[in-house]
Amino acid sequence: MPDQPTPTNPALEQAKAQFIQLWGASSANWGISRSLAQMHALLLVSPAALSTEELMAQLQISRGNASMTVRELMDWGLVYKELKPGERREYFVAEKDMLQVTRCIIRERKRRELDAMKRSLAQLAALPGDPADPEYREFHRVLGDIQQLTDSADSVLSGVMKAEKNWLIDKFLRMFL
Amino acid sequence: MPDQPTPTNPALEQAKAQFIQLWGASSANWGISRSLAQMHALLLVSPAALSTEELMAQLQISRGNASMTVRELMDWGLVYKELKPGERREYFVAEKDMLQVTRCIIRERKRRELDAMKRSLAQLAALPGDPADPEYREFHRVLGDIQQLTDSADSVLSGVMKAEKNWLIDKFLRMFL
DNA sequence: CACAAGTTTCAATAATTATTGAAACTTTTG
DNA sequence: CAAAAGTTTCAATAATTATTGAAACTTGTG
Repeated sequence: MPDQPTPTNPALEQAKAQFIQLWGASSANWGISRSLAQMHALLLVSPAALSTEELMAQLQISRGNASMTVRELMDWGLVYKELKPGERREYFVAEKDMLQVTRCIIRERKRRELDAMKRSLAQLAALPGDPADPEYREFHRVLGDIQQLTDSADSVLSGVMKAEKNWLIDKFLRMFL
Repeated sequence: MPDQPTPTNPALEQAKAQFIQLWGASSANWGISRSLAQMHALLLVSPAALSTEELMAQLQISRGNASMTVRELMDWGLVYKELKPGERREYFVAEKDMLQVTRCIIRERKRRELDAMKRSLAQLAALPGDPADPEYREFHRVLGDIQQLTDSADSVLSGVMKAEKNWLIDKFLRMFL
């Protein structure tokens, strides 16, 4: 059973820790748990696959938390299990291609949030009412405007998901700069 | 002091309540408080300006909460104060143009999150190290890739903020469909 | 200028959400 | 198949975040 073969460059370790910190701090803005964000950051900057033990140690979290969090990352498609031959223990690697990472996140959030929202809005908009009533008209106008917005968002996100590596950035830069 | 002049259509009121509910429920996904989302929804679907009292009553929240939440909405630029002549009380109206609303939200979130993130990433990337060390190389590659992503996001968001009413939707639809 | 009407603040508290840890479960191995 | 190694689950608890409500403050009024 070989120990960490890392030369443990202290400055680098500190920079990584800062990065994990930074990623963890912005978790609150995106409605995900701190552990999830931190574990993702850790796996992103680790060249080698990490075991549950290592995740627990590096992030200072419990086994239970590590187990649930790594599974959630796999659900998002952001992390893969890696079985080493002759090893009982499971190891985990992050998807490293950031375009792919972006696609995963967009796909999941679109499915969980945007699609659900669109369904609910459609249901609300189907409600009949007196078109002479200003309250009713206002309500329907707002609903319609929001639906336009969600539809646009849907188009954009679907487009991004299908996009090729450079196509996307090229188009965007051409479009906005 | 005139009472509510509303004919209070019960079906409509229920639909509005559902909308407020829906909006409030998705607050968790975006890192904002439920009160903030609900109050925004309420003001969006109200044709008339509402007083603090009315906000409190409709959302069933305390005066303190109402006061802080309405202020936060004004900080975002999503709600305006409306002073009625001869009235002491303050009234509040939402920005109703959804493109404008989108711009406000993008502007603020970009400022608070993206810009801050870019600064931190740049700082981390400036860290010197041994280019032969694979750990160091991996770390720098990830940082670089993320910076590319944040830069693209920046371009896109800046573009959206400047966009004209139909220009945006047209372009997007043309681009992605 | 004293009072009334309205607004803001913020420490205390409630509600929510994340995390732990131990027990149950699963899989591998001698 | 018993023990060992590893993983998952979930009720209990900790940590965090949102909300309340009462006191302080501000502004307009007779």
